[in-house]
Amino acid sequence: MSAKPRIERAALEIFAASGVDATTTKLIAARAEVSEGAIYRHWKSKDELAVGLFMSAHRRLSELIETEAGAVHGIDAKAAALVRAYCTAADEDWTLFSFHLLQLHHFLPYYQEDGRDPVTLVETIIKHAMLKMELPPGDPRVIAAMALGVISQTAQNRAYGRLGEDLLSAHAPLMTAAVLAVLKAR
Amino acid sequence: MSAKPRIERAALEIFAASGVDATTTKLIAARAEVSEGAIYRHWKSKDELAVGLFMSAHRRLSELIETEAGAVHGIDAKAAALVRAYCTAADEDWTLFSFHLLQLHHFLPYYQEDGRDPVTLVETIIKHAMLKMELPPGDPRVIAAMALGVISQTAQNRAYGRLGEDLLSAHAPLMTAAVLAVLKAR
DNA sequence: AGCTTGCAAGTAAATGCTCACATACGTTGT
DNA sequence: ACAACGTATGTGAGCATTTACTTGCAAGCT
Repeated sequence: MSAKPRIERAALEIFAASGVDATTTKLIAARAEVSEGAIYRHWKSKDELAVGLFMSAHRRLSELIETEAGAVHGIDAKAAALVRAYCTAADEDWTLFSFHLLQLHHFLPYYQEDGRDPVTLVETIIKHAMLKMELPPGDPRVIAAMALGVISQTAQNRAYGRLGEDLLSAHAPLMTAAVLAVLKAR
Repeated sequence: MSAKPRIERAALEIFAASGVDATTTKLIAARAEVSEGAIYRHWKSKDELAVGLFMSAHRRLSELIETEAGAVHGIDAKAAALVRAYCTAADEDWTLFSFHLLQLHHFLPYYQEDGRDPVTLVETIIKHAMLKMELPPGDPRVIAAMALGVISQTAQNRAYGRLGEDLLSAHAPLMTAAVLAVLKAR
């Protein structure tokens, strides 16, 4: 098998477990069973590899939010669809999404604010629901943060091994109820 | 002024902004306006310094939870007191608490699970409230994660500069309502 | 042949930490 | 009063090691 995907998996796994800075190119190469030089055939630097992996998760999440939220009407249905979609995606590639979740702050300087990142998308959805009177008025940035916190912290605790081995999807109904409760609480 | 507290402040600020691994002892020394060797008069290693700072926040948080929750009765009052106390503490030393929040996963291997860490304490409070029928039954680990997520994600987004310059306390009433909504939602 | 992909052995720079030395300061003996 | 001494604290040049990355070369594929 060619080296590129093996390097990607290996890097992802170590990045997720130990963080980008603590991950050496030697470790990645060893885990992928390639030489260190092979990494530099495909990426200019360790950081470019890390940013690439992060951004692929980031974009996938953005697209997922746009399509799932666009497919249904009403804030209740949107919330349910989004929670469900995130859980499914995370369960399908847990390494990628736990990496995205745990190492987010390492990449904040990188992604440009073009309004298409997950947080801003959710803020927009909430703002529209408020205009349609589906939700009580409030600061969409704070409401979005609280609602997303329900999901991200649950996923984080799962990553920390605090929730057992259940798939994240196992908690989707409960998380949906909690998210809706947050959105409507004042 | 003596070097130790200056080193602690300098280290805290850089750790919070850039992470432990990306922070060099040279940078800490420069910011504290002391020599690099001075650090090693007070700590055995960079990591011991980092762990010490993290643990001081961690312990302070645990004590805060125990005293605040012990001082009032009923889950509603406990939730309000805890949210309020966390916001106040975070506002008083934002550098320390944003460091604690953002770098948590770096220190997970360190702290022993003696049931006195913030998350476990909250889980216990929730469990007792369920036994007293103040809350509907459910997995306390998941409910605690979701409730804490409301607060931690809001604080995190503030740290990322997404919420403006308001103190965290400004959002305490809203967060309290949201936390209670999460606790009671099913 | 020409191009891509991989390897082994480098290299220069940076990092955490040490060590011999300097200075400040309280205590003790006279 | 005051010198002698021990201890705590701070300095900064320097060390061994590690790091990300490079380079010269070879093997496969089209």
